[in-house]
Amino acid sequence: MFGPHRWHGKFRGCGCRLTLPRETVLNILNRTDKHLSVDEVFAVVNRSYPGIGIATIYRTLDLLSRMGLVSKFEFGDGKSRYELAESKKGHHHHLVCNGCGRIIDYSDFINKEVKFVSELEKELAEKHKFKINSHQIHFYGICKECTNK
Amino acid sequence: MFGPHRWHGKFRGCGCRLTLPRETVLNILNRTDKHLSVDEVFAVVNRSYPGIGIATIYRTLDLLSRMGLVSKFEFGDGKSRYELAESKKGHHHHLVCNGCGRIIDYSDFINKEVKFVSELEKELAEKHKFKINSHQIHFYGICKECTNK
DNA sequence: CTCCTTTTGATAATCTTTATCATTCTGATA
DNA sequence: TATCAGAATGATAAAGATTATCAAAAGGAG
Ligand SMILES: [Mn+2]
Ligand SMILES: [Mn+2]
Ligand SMILES: [Zn+2]
Ligand SMILES: [Zn+2]
Repeated sequence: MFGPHRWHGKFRGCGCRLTLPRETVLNILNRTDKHLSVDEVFAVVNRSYPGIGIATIYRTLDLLSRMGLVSKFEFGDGKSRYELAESKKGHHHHLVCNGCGRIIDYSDFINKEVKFVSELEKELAEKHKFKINSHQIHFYGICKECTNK
Repeated sequence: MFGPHRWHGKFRGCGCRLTLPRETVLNILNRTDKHLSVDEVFAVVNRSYPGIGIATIYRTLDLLSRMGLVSKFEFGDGKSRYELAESKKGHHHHLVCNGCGRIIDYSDFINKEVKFVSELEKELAEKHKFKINSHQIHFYGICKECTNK
């Protein structure tokens, strides 16, 4: 299912309502290609809907995260960052620059990676009796811009 | 180089001193097999050296982390956690339980993984002109204990 | 010993996130 | 349509973690 209406389904039957704040947050995450923090999401929401409070943004991102619609990351700058789980970017992993904090999404070699990871998941699940739901792969280092500087 | 004296070398020539608080923190991380938070490290230090303040623990862990002696993680419980980088555990990755927060180190299949990751690193470094220094691989899910409950 | 730099402890300040609680909204039901 | 219970919200207080400050202490070179 595509288009911005694909979320209605996920809310049906979970006892939660797809309210204006929730839909607004989803739309914002759907448009951006960045990894937004709570206050960044709040700032954008605030432009269109000054009545929506930041507590709702915290609660919404937490809910969407628990629902699996949104992925939560800690890249090391002290604030949580969020990204739509099934975005146009598709499945990908991250390069994190220790110099400037830049986050680079990559999905090169992703087929090879997905294949490798899913095999690994199967082996780990069996060996440790651990039911794996998701994974994150982060590479840390120095980006192109920080090298030339 | 092995044994608890292997750190002296790293400090020589970096302009930093291997002081009592720093050596104490290193020894604590060397002994434990857990991923300790700042306040957990502080609590242990405090038993033997009540004079050492928590600010020093923050500063020490940050320094050791920047020196590469210690690895810093955010597992999602709101506090940073630290582990000796070259410990007896060897290179490993993590399973993180969303139920109880338990962290499981694994190094099964690590040879296959290291081989795969180092190839991937090479390709990514070239393609994105990104100098990779380290990586983290986390699998999230439900642990054995949380399943039987 | 003297000077200069590094390190430290105490504590204030900042920043992010969570908890509270009264109010509003929604949808189901009669 | 009027009623009601649960869900959601906004404002704000509270909690927690981390960082900033600053004066004092410690270490090392000469
Ligand atoms: Mn991303
Ligand atoms: Mn570990
Ligand atoms: Zn950079
Ligand atoms: Zn568990």
